[in-house]
Amino acid sequence: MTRHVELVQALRRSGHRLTPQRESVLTVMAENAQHLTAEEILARVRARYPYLNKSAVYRALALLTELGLVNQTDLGRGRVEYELHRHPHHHHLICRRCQQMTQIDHALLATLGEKLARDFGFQADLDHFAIFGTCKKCQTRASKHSKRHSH
Amino acid sequence: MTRHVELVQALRRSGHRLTPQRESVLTVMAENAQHLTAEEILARVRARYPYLNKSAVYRALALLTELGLVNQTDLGRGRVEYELHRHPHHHHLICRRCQQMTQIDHALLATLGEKLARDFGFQADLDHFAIFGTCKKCQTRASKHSKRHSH
DNA sequence: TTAAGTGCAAATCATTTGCATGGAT
DNA sequence: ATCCATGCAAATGATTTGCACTTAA
Repeated sequence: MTRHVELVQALRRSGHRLTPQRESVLTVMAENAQHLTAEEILARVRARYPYLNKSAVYRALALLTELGLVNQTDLGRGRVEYELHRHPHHHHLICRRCQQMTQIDHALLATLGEKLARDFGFQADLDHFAIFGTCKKCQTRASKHSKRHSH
Repeated sequence: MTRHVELVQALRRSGHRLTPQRESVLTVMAENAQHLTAEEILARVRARYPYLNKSAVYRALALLTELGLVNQTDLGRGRVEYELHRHPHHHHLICRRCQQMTQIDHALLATLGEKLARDFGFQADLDHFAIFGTCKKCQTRASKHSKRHSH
């Protein structure tokens, strides 16, 4: 059973209608492993299926997120990025200086998740985390030229 | 030396001008331990000092953040919240369901920060983290009534 | 004096919403 | 036949920006 069929079934099982718009969103997301913005999803769907509206994209994404089929992440670019829920989870280190993004795997956050569950009974959504900071390269660069401007 | 004076000095040391607008923003932030939105800061300043504009607040906050005096956090409310940089750091567990916020201390994230530094040379900004998920109460609630609506 | 900073109003821009129409079940 | 979902255009709402004026240093 393909990923696409699984997703369609999950949608139906949840009691929601399978519309061509929703299906086209799923299709495009299944074809693209990387994060997509709502605008990108709209554009890619329209390349093949022109009958899709911006609102429908946002409404579909909200539903799919609610059903746990899609993850939303704010990668610091002023708009949310969407991706099909992946197993195993993955996360990102994002350099505030050069914007470089490094993917890291879930093991690094698993311990934290367990601690929060144990100590607080809090079930953290550690599906798709964005951690901001300074990458190795930029740290070196920063120590050479002082970052601060002094007029 | 008060916190306020320290902040003013840090601003001056960085080569920026101390304007009454910037100072009033700092004053209000020093008086409020909790996070404030730009709009809240504006309102509180204006209560005593009416000569402050929205743009000046945003520009001041951008500068103070750049200088490391202020932390910005997106607590999932559709607007950024600002707070003076604190020692030691603290973080938040935010329940997606009931919006309840629990403050947790930095120790819980320290290990993660060290791991990222060791493994990737990445210096994570773990100053003020927001971790979303489901709180203990809401987990219990969720298992009683199914979360999914089935029309 | 003079570059940096501010005020104002308009612009941005992703996302949301009201309402009439359409279509999946 | 229902009533859930869509299209459209307008609204929202936080944040940003252009530009002329002001002021801290």
